[in-house]
Amino acid sequence: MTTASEGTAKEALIDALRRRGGRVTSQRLVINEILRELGRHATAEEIRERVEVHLPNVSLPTVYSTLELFEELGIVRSFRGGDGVTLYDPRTDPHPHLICESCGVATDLEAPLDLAGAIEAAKGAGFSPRTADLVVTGLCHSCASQA
Amino acid sequence: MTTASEGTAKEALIDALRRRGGRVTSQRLVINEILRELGRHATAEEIRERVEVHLPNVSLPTVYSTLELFEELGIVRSFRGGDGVTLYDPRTDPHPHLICESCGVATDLEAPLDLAGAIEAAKGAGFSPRTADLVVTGLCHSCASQA
DNA sequence: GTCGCTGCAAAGTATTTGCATAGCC
DNA sequence: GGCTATGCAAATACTTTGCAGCGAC
Repeated sequence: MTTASEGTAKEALIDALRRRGGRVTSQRLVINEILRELGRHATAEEIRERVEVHLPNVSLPTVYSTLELFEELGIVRSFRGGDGVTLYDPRTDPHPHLICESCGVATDLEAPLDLAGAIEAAKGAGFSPRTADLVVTGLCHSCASQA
Repeated sequence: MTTASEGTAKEALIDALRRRGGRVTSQRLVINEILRELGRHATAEEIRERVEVHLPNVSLPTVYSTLELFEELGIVRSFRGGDGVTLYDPRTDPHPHLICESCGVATDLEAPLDLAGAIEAAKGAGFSPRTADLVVTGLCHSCASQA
């Protein structure tokens, strides 16, 4: 299945790479495709496993460097999960995350969020903010039930 | 120098340990003292170095397990700094952090912060929140100047 | 005297780096 | 053909774990 949005995302990546003087490689195209297909955050290892299906022998260092590049291009955001593992998110709009202390699972929280005040305060403190993330830590529904 | 607040913090720790059935050891007392003295977040290694002055041969695993215990007791909060290193903070009230992407330094941001909405939204989503943290990522003043 | 805490050593794991090769431009 | 990106392997660094001895209670 190839949706219109996937096609658009692909063109956008190619344009961004060209503008940067970077190369359009199959690894980058597939990793981007996987991220759009997933539509949620994932670990580097998880992404590599899914890439494997479409394109064998993609190394983890390549996945890391590609995701770092995507983050610079602004098409991916990264944050640290509960167990300290880095998660990569195709959603680039700021949204709060819930992190379970027991099972480590991170989920999105759909809630209106006003980070403008904190960003302004940061600027006032001489800091140059790029992004702001809100993380709520606690127990997810299933872990809380088991306790 | 031994202030009244340090004395209070010491008594509070001893009480909390007793209630828990835990033991009052010199390592625990000194680590608590160092944290109150510092008054700001620090890494496990940094804490160990400072503890060394008062009490030699304290191992890093002991520092980690003590800080984990303190977190359970609610007298310390931990969070991940920019480079993925865990920071331990004697301030237990929620307050935003600024993390520099270039030098990795984490600083407190003194700003009024309304996390109640997000916490309520998390509850509404079936999540049991314990704490919420806001992290603003970007460049600190000195790193932004150098760029 | 008992049982938890500590110190030491070693393991575990996510991520980064170096270098030779392959492949995009 | 030049130069970037990739793959492989190894290194790095933080944190956790196992186990024997010490010390609080």
